[in-house]
Amino acid sequence: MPLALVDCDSFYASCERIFRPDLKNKPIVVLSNNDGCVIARSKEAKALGVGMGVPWFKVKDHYLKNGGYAFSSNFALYGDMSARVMNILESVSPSVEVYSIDEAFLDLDTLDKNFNLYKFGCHVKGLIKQWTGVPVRVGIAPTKTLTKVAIYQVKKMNVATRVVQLITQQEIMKALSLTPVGEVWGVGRRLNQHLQQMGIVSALDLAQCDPAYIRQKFSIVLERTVRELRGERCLEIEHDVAAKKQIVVSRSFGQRVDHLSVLQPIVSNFAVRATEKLRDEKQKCLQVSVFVRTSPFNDKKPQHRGFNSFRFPNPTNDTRDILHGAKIALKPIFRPNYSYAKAGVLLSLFSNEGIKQYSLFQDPDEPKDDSHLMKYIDVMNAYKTQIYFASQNTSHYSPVRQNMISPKYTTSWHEMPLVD
DNA sequence: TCTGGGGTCCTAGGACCC
DNA sequence: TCTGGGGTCCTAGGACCC
Repeated sequence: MPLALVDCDSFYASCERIFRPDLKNKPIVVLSNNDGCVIARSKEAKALGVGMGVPWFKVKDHYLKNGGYAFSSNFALYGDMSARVMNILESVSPSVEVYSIDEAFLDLDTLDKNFNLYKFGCHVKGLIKQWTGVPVRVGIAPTKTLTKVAIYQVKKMNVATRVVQLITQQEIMKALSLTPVGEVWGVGRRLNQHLQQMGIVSALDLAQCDPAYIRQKFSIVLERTVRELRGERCLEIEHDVAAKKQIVVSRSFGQRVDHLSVLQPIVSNFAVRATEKLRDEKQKCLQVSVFVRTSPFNDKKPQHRGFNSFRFPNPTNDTRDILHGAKIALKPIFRPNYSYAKAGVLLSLFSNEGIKQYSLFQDPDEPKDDSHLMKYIDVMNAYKTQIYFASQNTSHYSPVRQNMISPKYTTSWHEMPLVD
């Protein structure tokens, strides 16, 4: 029995439209942090030639002149709309894997053998549209990789029902022959290049390769892709949300930074936020890493990238420890006379909060444990940050530019839409 | 003079994804 | 002038063990 992939259509752009019916059929783009580049486009915006990931300043004039609308990213809104969509999916299927903010896999094994899957897909699509306003596409196929191919067919052929089912051998072969190999899930830029050189151009070409040969020539990962394209299920639905293995907080700066005295407090901000996430995950980490880099686009200026880690003697999720480690890690990688454009903090080597591993020189009878202090700070900062650590910089945390953000329609009482 | 074989664990780096 | 952010998995190779 097959799987289904439910995929929200231009998700961020669609979210912006839900409370703005005046934007129906209008071009909409959503911008990244600092309004840097385009990260989502409605189909009208795509038609205006706005590419994915292009720098906003390059397309801005032409786009706005042609009646386009632009928004800074509003993750409070997108996260909440996503949760609503996922709730609906969980109500129609006992087995849902939330794969990303705008995608979920459904296991259809539990449905009746005689159930019409295509009609089920249409029903789910209609339900989500009616209850949340979010347009979705549905792909139904025997494996995850093939559901992705099905979704690609919906896009490419502009299927009116927004549902494509690939069940029979003919349906699968035809769809594969119409899909360029670079569009296959798991084939990125590098692999695409390599495969093209070998004359493997369509998804069908790849499906017809010998899996053992692909494994030897490339990797076990691509071998699985080949098998999945042939209808052999290698990737199962994951029910439990796996514990995170690393946490990253990073940002590009609104303005270049060339002094350690400016950079240090920004990195502290990242460290504080990363540690909050870590406690939220109920984990501790053994390592904090810091990275900095100049702008790779500014090739006239000297470039530098730095990465450095600090190891703790014991796992910790105490912000004071992480701040200390981040500070030590940053110092040797910062070089004066460079203009830094981005920095980040990465936590890794996690262990469960409940597990205590004492070091050889630590007295187990007198454990240092102020975890309640961090808990109180988390509670107090939950709604709005009220307590800062001394090394933080309170003014550099927010992006410099985010002028086009829409209201938090669904998550803030003050910003709820009003009806006259 | 001659210096094994088999294994685990860890991590950096590459490729990919949304 | 202005170019995102946050993840995963796999592999090769080094450190270490017996």
